[in-house]
Amino acid sequence: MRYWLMKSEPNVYSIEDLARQPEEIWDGVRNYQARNFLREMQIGDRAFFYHSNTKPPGIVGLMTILETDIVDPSQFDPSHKYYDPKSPADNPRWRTVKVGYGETFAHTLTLDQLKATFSPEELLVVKRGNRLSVMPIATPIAEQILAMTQS
DNA sequence: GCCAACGTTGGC
DNA sequence: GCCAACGTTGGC
Repeated sequence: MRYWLMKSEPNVYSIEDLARQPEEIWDGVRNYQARNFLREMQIGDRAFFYHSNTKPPGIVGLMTILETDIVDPSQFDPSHKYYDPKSPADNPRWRTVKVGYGETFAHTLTLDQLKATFSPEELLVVKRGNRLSVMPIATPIAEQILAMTQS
């Protein structure tokens, strides 16, 4: 079982949205490196839900990976923001996962707190300018994060 | 709104 | 393959 971090802007899609509808396809990833991480995910992996572009940015909860290797339907929808006209129908570019709601932490672990605790090598999201929306977290680091949510 | 830090595109 | 122009992300 591996740990991941997945970002979303809460004004677009938040952990409250996932709590209301506790199973969702994580669509809209259009970055090859992030997609490759999605491809590595396995059923039962855990992912921290990170709120970006908000005040304060940070980790707000936990999800479970329910299903892998799902063709992202938004790539073929011309009315969709993430429509990709160059994605071949017989070989879709963008595959993703279905996530399940786990929990909302009592307190947001803010980016400032995370920066104060971890180095950019330990936790990629604290690295300045890191724009990846999906990234791995080493298990010992993930366990430390989980412990921080208890205090 | 600004802008740093990328990633992507396309002409050559 | 190079690289300038452009677009996006996301903290501040």
